[in-house]
Amino acid sequence: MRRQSGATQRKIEPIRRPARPSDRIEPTRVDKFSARRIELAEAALETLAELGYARTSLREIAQKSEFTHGVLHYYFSDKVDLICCCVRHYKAKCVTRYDQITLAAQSRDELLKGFLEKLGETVRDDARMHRLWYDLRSQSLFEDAFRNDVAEIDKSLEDMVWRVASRFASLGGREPAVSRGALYALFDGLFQRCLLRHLSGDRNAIADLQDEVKRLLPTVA
Amino acid sequence: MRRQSGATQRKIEPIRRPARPSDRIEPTRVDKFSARRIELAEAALETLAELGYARTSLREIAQKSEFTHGVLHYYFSDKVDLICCCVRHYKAKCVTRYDQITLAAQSRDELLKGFLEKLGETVRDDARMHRLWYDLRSQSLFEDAFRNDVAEIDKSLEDMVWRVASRFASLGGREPAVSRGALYALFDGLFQRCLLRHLSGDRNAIADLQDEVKRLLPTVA
DNA sequence: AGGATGTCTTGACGATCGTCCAAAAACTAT
DNA sequence: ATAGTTTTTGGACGATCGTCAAGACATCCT
Repeated sequence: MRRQSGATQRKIEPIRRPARPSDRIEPTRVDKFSARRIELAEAALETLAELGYARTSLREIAQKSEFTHGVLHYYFSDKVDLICCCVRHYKAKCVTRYDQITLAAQSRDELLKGFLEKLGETVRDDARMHRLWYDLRSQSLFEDAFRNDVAEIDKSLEDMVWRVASRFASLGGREPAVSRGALYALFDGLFQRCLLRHLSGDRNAIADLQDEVKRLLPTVA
Repeated sequence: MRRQSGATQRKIEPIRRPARPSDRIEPTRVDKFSARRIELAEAALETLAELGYARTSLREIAQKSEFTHGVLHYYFSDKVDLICCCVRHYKAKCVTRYDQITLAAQSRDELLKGFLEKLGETVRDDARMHRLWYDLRSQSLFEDAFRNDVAEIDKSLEDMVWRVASRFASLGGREPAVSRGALYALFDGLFQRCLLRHLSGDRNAIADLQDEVKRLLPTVA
């Protein structure tokens, strides 16, 4: 049995990358490995965003990448491992979306304007990826393998909304009038609704969301 | 070809029941047919609520019913037709959940108390069915065959929330302070979050939701 | 009773799924 | 160039999917 190679040993450990025994000897090796993992995860995200979790197969994912389907089991222990990696990778790209605007804004009006603009842009350009988020979050209601990662992202998104709102409040010398949870629930609900309308072809969806937020934000922060 | 039977003709028309050529001749026939459709749809809902859309197969649905898998194609043209029937049937059972309380309550406190109680009961007892709703709503972001029915249910739920809130407001001689859409978004977001926590085993999820609603409702209505 | 019609079972079909493995290819180090 | 390791390929596997059709069973009419 010669399949006991180094890569196979790595593959056995799907959850967390094992602590490198010595950082100095082979930094490129493990980096290369996890770099390809991320590369494949991104291809997977693309496919998931297009087809949804229920209709996405490993072969379809591989077809969207520049590899064949066999390689997925070289880098991931199974499908759940792959999807989890996707979810974690997705997170990093999303949660800082409004930070630049939040930090740069010098007035309530400026922050509101920038936020609304980015909000609309987000729905317009990344609708497919966002529907995937809602899909995966729903999956986590059934598959507990996703729950931790999903809950973590949800928390990050809550923080993201809170940063915007509390900054908006402080620019008016105030503090937010509702809890973090309620604030996130409100914006998430509005966003989700807008997304559904937008994907259904409703051309007023984005503008309506912006109007709603414009009206709401000053009352809660 | 003798497969041109009456039932087969019915099966061809999956979307809407064809107008009966004469209401008097065979009222029991079509009722029986659609009664079984509903019976099967309910078995399907049970399976969907347990496994989620992605993992539910027709054979599994049939196994949960008292029939075999073949019968599903006798009553439904295909899987999408079945799921759509499920979604529509699900709707009817949900949207009147708080109406009795809303109508019976004679004071803000009484309404609040009854609403909170029913809310907790809903999460506690029907968590599986509710996660299915979020699952199917997410599916509608990908599969446009579900969009109309999902949007319709969403609207009904919005109305349901609005009835509670506006009744609560009027009992205080006021009117709701926010729009229907925002109100629904808020409650739906809170509910969804509570559901995820509850299914993850968080024993404070329901109480936290109730606290949040208790704090929030008087500020919005 | 017997034939027609409606309902249900059963088994089969092609397709596709996740997974696995042996071998080819690419890469490294000597 | 050679040997050893890592990476990738592509086909095979068993299972399961949605769909379909032939026939068995049930029900009803005259």
